[in-house]
Amino acid sequence: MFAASIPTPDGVFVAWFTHQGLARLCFPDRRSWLSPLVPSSPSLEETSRPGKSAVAQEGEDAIARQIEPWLACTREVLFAALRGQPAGPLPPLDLERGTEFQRAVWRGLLDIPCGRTLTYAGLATAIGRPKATRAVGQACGANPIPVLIPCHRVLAHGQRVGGFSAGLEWKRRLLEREGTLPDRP
DNA sequence: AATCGTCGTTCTT
DNA sequence: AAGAACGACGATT
Repeated sequence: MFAASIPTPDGVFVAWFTHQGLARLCFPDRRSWLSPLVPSSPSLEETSRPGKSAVAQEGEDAIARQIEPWLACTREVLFAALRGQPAGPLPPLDLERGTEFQRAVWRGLLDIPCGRTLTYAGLATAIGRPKATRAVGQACGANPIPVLIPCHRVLAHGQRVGGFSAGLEWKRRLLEREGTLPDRP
């Protein structure tokens, strides 16, 4: 896994890449998410231990080179998303870690366009599991790439905002910038 | 405000 | 391996 810090007007995000693609995006100032190192520069840094063989080093350099365009792409879409603007094409995503059900939910999230919202029940129906609304909420909470996989666009029934793993402040902020924050709670 | 239905995941035996 | 517990929910009482 390679970590890259991405400074933004909202703080320094950290993106984690595997050979498959972007695997995880961390909000700023969540110390527990920044393990084990907190890159200070916007460059790529790898996370494995220092005592590695030359071939291993070479392999990691190769991965780092491969990742560079993905990182550039990630920066772009993240900046757009933070302005509440529709994001362009995403970098390749590595969702290997998810369950089949979770991946279905995350794919469903990717279909919610900027400026639109869906209800947990609506998303459950959209993925063909109309009774699994609560499980859908769980899967949203497990979203490894928030903001880009827009779990913030899922609201509870009846103008209620619902929850957000990274804190409701973030959810409200993102929704407000997209002009979809419910006004009368 | 309290309870119940529902269901995937995680935590316990 | 099996069962209980636990949610970013929703509907009912």
